[in-house]
Amino acid sequence: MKPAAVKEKLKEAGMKITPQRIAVLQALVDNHHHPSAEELIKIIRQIHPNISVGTVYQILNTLVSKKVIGKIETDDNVVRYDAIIEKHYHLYLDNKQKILDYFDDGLTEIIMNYLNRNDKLKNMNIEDVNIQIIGRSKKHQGN
Amino acid sequence: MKPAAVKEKLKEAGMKITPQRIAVLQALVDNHHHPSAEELIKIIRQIHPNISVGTVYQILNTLVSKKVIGKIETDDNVVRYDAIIEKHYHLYLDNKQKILDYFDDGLTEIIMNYLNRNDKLKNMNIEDVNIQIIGRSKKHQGN
DNA sequence: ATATATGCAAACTCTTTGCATCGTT
DNA sequence: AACGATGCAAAGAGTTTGCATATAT
Repeated sequence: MKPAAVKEKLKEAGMKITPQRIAVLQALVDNHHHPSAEELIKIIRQIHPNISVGTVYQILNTLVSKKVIGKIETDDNVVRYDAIIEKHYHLYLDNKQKILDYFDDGLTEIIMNYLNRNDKLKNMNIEDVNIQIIGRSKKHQGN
Repeated sequence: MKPAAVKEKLKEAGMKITPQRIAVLQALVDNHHHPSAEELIKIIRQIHPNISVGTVYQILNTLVSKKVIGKIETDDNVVRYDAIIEKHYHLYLDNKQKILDYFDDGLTEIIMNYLNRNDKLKNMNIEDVNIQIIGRSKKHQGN
């Protein structure tokens, strides 16, 4: 993604445009592998060797709170980030080594309809559903 | 749950029966609120004031690896534990302050059938699906 | 000019590890 | 008696915080 577009995203979020923020957001947008903060820092330091860990965390938190980016919770207890904020799910492949995006509004609808008809849940308003699909690639299938 | 039953679970898992292990498992089994390690330590220390943090973590890890208990990943980046290992989902209520169990094999089946028919996923073997249902209690509904 | 972001280091939380001691089988 | 579990303290990740300095608007 072009730097100009990255800047535009920051501007839309009402954030001041700084080189660090551009670098963080750019790194995330260009890496579709749902990097952790640590991975992002490595990537960003290739260009901004002096950026500090605290700054990156702070920028990421700000971006999340402004809904410019998303957070994914994985079960290795490390927070990962996601440049895509449209509703989508994640495929955890091959012992969760690979995390792929999975867009499927139809699935959301089916689940929502099902849940909303469920008497067991009539005491709650369902706001959202998250799904993790765990599996294994069919090619080079180990084990 | 009675201590005898707790011991039985440990025995079935092939674990040595120690007072600490009984205490940890008992505390988890009796607290259906998906406690974190820290919360468990507090509970356990009411009876075993001297149990060490490291021991509790180690016992929890052993229990998880022997599939006596389960782990839940939450997005506060704290691991929570679950005495129930049968397949079930979680309802995150009221800003995720409350986590309730939700059993629904029908839902699992619907999703699995749907996913298995999906061409986009034909390159993977789907092994499991996890769902988090996020919502709000209808009573005392704030905001 | 003002408000806000950054850099840095230190602090904090949660979890793991190493090793001597102790308890279960 | 042998093996494995515990206690303790220290180390280790990952993340947050505080404050002086620098930068964007």
